[in-house]
Amino acid sequence: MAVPETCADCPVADRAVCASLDESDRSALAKLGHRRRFRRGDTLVRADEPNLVAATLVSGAAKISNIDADGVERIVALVHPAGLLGQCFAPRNPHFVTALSDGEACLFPRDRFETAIAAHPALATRVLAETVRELEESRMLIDMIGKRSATARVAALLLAFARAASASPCHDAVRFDLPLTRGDMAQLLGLTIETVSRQLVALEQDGLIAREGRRGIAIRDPDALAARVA
Amino acid sequence: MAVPETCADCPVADRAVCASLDESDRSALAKLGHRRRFRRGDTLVRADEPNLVAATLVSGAAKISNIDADGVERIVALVHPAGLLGQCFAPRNPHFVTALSDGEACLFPRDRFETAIAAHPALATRVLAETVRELEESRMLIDMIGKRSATARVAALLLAFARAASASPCHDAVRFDLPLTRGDMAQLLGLTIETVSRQLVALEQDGLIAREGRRGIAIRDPDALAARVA
DNA sequence: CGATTCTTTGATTTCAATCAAATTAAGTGG
DNA sequence: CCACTTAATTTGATTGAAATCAAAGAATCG
Repeated sequence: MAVPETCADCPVADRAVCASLDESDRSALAKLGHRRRFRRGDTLVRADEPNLVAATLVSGAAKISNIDADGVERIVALVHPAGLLGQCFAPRNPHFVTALSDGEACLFPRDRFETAIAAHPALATRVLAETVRELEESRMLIDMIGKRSATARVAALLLAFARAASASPCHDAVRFDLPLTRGDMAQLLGLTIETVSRQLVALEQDGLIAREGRRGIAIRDPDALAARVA
Repeated sequence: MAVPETCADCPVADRAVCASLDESDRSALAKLGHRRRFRRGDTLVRADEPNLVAATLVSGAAKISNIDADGVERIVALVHPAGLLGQCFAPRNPHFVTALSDGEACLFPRDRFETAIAAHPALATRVLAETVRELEESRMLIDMIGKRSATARVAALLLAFARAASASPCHDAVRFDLPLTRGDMAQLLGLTIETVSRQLVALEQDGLIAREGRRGIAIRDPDALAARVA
């Protein structure tokens, strides 16, 4: 599982929080950590267990979720490459983290990572900025989930994915693959699988999107789609 | 409006992020800021306007909310004393911040506050810890909103308020005042005012809570209430 | 190619939204 | 301090959208 930890070949070396460190500090941090591959469906972090690792997602995608007493899962966040996995300052993991696709993460012992934060203001600032970004995303998700109609939620989610799938921040992707199954989308939006499926069918019939296979989505009329978010 | 900024009489001096600074650094920061009183209903921060201030809530309560094109408000977070108002690193305010009660805030120019963060690792760490806490609360809110039934959402909200109202973190308050109107509760939970009202009546009729006037709540059967959260 | 998972489709029920109005509380100014 | 205005809450009747129940149709994987 373990891979030689080289920042040189790290695809997110320039975007991850490590980028705030200079060469020597970074290699010192790199010595503490290691890269680890995972496969779709793997549980990367288990809620309520001792919180031992802080990690950066190098490639792939992951979901952060709660599972309540009844076994009902509720997704509270998605993590994309360069995002942080695991929560600093928490003695136990507050959530489950599950891989949505095959990928790779760069893991550090949490205590060492926190020590590094305290020692390197630039790293602390960068982690803070990333956390603020996550907070903002979380609040956007609240906004999305809180929409009254199922159509509005699904439309908002599609637009959010279109935004995330685009390389540039100013314009959205027109075609992309859904990173989630219908079931995951339903859990994220607080809907059922059937309702999500029906909404996608309805949006296609209205000509706002085209579905291409199970996962593929092409947005045909972004403005009309945005109008449904109301 | 402005009040002489003295940390000596600040009720949250020990809990707010400023507590991480030593005497001299803190008084330096204090010189940059000032305390400001506000009244229930005041808009403290307006979305889309230039983000000029970072602030600590000294007393009172506030809501962070979005207002979409249709004028529909959606509450994405609540702020309690010692909590942070405003978002670092954002050129514009992402949300509205509105006072839920009369209170007081300690304001700093955002750029100076960010400079202080970069210069003082202890402050950065403290602000990071606070932001992580807010992120965690945001995710708990997502979990709450995502519950299928209205009863579960209202019950979860009551328990969250009971927890917030308690001084000690280990046990919940039995009696407390709702910090929100029915309308605000509805916006927070993604329900209507009528539904929230009906759920409260139903919970009282079932003997799980007692209502005392408009705002007062006494929790009669915490376990049964928790069971409804499922 | 069989087994499993994921997705779509259909019929029905249920819970919360909506529409409408009465009631209670809270200010406001005389 | 009281009548009056205004806002907040409760209550009722009805509608509607999504959940649920049930099953068929694709896709994926050994």
